[in-house]
Amino acid sequence: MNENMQNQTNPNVSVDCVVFGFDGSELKVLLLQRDLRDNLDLDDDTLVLPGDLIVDDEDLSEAATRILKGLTGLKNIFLEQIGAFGNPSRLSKEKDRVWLEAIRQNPEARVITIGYFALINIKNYKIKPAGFAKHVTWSDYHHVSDLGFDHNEIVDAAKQKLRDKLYGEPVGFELLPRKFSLHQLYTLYSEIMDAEIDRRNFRRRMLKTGFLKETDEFQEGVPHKPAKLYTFVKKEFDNVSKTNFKFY
Amino acid sequence: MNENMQNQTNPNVSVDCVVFGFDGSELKVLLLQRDLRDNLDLDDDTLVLPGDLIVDDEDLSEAATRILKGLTGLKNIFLEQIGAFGNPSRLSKEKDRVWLEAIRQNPEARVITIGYFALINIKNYKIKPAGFAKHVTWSDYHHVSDLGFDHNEIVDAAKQKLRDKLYGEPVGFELLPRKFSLHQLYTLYSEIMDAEIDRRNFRRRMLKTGFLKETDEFQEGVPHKPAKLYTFVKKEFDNVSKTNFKFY
DNA sequence: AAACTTAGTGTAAAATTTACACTTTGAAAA
DNA sequence: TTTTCAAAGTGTAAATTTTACACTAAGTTT
Repeated sequence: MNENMQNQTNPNVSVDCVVFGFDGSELKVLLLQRDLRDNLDLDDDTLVLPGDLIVDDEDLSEAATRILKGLTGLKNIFLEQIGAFGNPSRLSKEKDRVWLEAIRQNPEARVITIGYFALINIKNYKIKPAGFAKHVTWSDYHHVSDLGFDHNEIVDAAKQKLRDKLYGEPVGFELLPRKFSLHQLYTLYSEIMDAEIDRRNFRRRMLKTGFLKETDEFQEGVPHKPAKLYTFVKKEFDNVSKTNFKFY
Repeated sequence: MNENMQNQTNPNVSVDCVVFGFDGSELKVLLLQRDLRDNLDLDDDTLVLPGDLIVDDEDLSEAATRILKGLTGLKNIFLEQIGAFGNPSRLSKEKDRVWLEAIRQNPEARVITIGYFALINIKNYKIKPAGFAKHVTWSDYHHVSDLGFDHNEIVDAAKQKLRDKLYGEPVGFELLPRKFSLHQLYTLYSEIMDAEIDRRNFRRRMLKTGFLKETDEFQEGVPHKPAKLYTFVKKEFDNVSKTNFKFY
């Protein structure tokens, strides 16, 4: 490896992150309003995903971690690749071009981006916009507005991936507080699946999996019967499944 | 878009294709033996996946199609993205470096690759090695040898993707002849899943899905009771599933 | 005609999934 | 202090799906 290639930004590959957050009752997507700084006269209120070019000596997931931290302050979060997005015209909307010309050394370059998604419990993190991020907003999961670049496509792919994962893995726990009620879990799953699920059957199924452990604590300060709180026991999971062979 | 960027090879992004083939009884993976041409004195018998750098004005899937056709002659085949592979040292094995230095304009460049996988019925295609492909071989699905670059990792990811897809889609039909016996389908599924499946239950389940249509034809030239042949009816599929909510 | 090979078939028991409504508990309001 | 409100928590019966399992049928070869 050539030494002077190290630490150099690669003009052709970027990473974009779809961060899903749950605040205990609603599922959200993290978006940035981009900031032009030196071009403050330009009125650009476009929302985008956190993302940037990669550096030549870092792995893709490292890039995702670095970029997310640099733009939002988020660190130590679960990240998983969605896939690559490489439509040749993905950067060609007029507003996006203006923005790229203002901030990129090589704004004409073909850039393919690798999408990552992350899951967090909103209340556990303090978000600090930095870099080109003027503001950070949590958008409604079900109604994401028009984003810059091809970022709506990336969000849609992330949602699909999240749904797919939920069939085989207890992924939802990344989004919940350490101790949570079954109602919160139910709400979360309903939102991700965007479907009505039978409450009693859901509860039974979840308890049967064996990766929920009940605590002796209860909800506090709620104007109704307080719910028992559970924690997630990761190690129990490996025992489950591996059996059903339902395929087409 | 700058005109003189068009049709230019992008030094930082490649595509690699994992082609799974089925010959009626065994599942295989298509591999190339790479050819150094001007450096024929070098003894390089490394096997690799078909792959190459992308061109700046083509989409990723177009690149996969073009590259696969250019190296193997295969065209009009089903391709689906696996994901991006971007380990910074993915090109740093000694033999791989020698090869890159012989054929690449910019052999030092950081290259991330986008994996694609394809499914074909081996007997329906005539493969013609071209470009840097000296030979094409069909490797056993279960025993893929040490490949160049990070191609074993890409093959493993492709196998996983194939298995995952099989749970939700009748993807196996791309691998079979238009008319096939249930035994062939059974063999194929057993190989993909690498598991023993109950023959009778498999048959019942498959027939119940409604996307198999029986023909009035039978196997010919076999030294035993000839099996009825079926075709796959694509349109029937959309009706199926969408129901079960089995998640964790 | 016998032997061989794979095709093709059915059922009963077990497990899972589904649909469905009332009681409990604690806080807040009356 | 009683009533009201809101969500927590609970069980069952019917339907469906899954599983385990072994013999007969049909055509070819010997």
